[in-house]
Amino acid sequence: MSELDREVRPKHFIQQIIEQDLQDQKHTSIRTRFPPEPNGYLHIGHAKSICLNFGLAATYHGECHLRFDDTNPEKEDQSFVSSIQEDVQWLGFQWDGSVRYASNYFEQLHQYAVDLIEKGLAYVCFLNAEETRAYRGSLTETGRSSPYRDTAVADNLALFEQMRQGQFSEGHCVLRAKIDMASPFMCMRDPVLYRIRFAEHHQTKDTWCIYPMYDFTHCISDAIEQITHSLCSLEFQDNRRLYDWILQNISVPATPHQYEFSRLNLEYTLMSKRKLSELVDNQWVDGWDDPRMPTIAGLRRRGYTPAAVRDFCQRIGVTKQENCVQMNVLEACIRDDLNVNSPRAMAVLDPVKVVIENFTGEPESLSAPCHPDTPAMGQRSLPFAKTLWIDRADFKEEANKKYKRLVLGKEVRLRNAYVIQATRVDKDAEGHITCIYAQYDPATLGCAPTDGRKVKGVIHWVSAEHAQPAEFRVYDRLFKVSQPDANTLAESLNPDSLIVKQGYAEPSLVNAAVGKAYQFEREGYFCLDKQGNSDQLIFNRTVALRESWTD
RNA sequence: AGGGAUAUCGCCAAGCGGUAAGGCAGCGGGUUUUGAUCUCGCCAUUCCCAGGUUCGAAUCCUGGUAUCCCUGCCA
Repeated sequence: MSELDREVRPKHFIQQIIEQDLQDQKHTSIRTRFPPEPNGYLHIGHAKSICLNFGLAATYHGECHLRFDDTNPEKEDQSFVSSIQEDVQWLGFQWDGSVRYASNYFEQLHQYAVDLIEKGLAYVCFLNAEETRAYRGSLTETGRSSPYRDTAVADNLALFEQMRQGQFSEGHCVLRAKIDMASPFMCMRDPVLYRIRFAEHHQTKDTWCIYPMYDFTHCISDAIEQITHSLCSLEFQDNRRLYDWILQNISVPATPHQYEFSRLNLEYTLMSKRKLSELVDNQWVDGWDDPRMPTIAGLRRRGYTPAAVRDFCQRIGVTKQENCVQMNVLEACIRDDLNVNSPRAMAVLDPVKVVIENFTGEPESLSAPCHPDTPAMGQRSLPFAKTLWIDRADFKEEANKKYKRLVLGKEVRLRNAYVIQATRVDKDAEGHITCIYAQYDPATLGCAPTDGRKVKGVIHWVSAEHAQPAEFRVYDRLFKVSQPDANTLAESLNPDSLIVKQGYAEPSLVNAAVGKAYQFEREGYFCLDKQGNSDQLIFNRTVALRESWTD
């Protein structure tokens, strides 16, 4: 882990609980787990949970398991179990022991269900889904007992075995816990423990036709793995009563405890797998790893580093408060990382030609530092010649004195090169500038003009004959509104979330590796996209530089 | 009288009875061959509201208010 991970923050409530437990000798060491369901790609909200669980294990010298909560075969897939493992490792974490699956415990889970039946605490219920809902009552009315609630233990045992043997059709019956139909916690009104699904499971194939529900599976899996602190999000607060009830009524080797924290919300994006897949399915984005997506894969392709994502998770904290974090926090994290770690280069995204009329003879090879503050990062060579590209926004025929770039008749510094003065321009029929003519001062390489002239502006450039044509993908927020409404996603999409520009990159960039970050000076941080090739470089803008001027 | 949670700066977030940390954003000054970085300074007499206890309350008590979650054979 890098420097960024070491920043000290006050201890959050879960760390306080753990330290108390350790001090009270409730545990001699801790064990956490990250329990994704393999039904989608991981996003930055998961990163918060991953950093929390693995981070806790690391700071208290405990362990953290990776366990797939794979109890719903119809929605899950092996491809997701693979991508999830990649993403966790990319973030810089390694689970203890082998990858676990709740499905590893199906046999034990089944036995615990039998135990519950034998204790008279579970029964096979033949009410259908609608009837079950009606019998459950409402938030303000108690529920009614299922007519199957008092079936004899021996009958329930036989019926449950028939369920397992595939003798009932899907939906014909379920196994339910016998708890309390009048409980103010809806999840305690005889919750379903097992349902029938003739679906092939990505791990257990066709071994089972009954699958355990989350509430039954999760607590028992935690107990089997001897998890000490089982962390989940706020919406499971009520479910904690069921978590505890199940563990109290069976004989398991440990009693884990569940603690809830608030999930991450980020402005101008979404954090729900369902809504994210809607974006993908409707092709509103390029796929799960579209650089505009808040998925780990999207952030990675965008140019975010694991250290920056970890830093972000550190900065946002862990509490039980509902929250919506501003994008600028995430951006500050990646800028902090890339500012010190990325080499500098020059690229012109919106090119206009400049001809240095008094530059004669062969092109020169200039040398420029890869990082202004870190000489150890070395130098790169920069060809300088008579014809250059600069950015259109860096030239004006006239401007007020706040404008610190090239103005007709005035001087500007070409970054890492000479001072030039604009003398005249060519325009096309519509009046657009097609070429800027300039004079350069050969005595200004690496030093200020000797006569004391002050040149306040500095602009970037590339040599036209040496530069590499390149495509630049400039990204912005995915949605126009800070908290998009799930029902009107299409209307709130930002039409300018991707702007493609064709320009030129300095020649050293032909050797850029996919994903490696560069700072294109005065433009922002960019990395090469996987879609390009040596003929067509494609760069994704990770984030712009902070810009703090007003014209 | 359903239940479970949460309310501290624009956004995160410390604070745990001794007189409001920090980060991001913002605003001013300095340095600068990136309008970046770096650097210096400013940025809650007040903690959802109202009472109460106390020498002393964001922290304790009482009563309100607001917001989120819970009636899948999803997780």
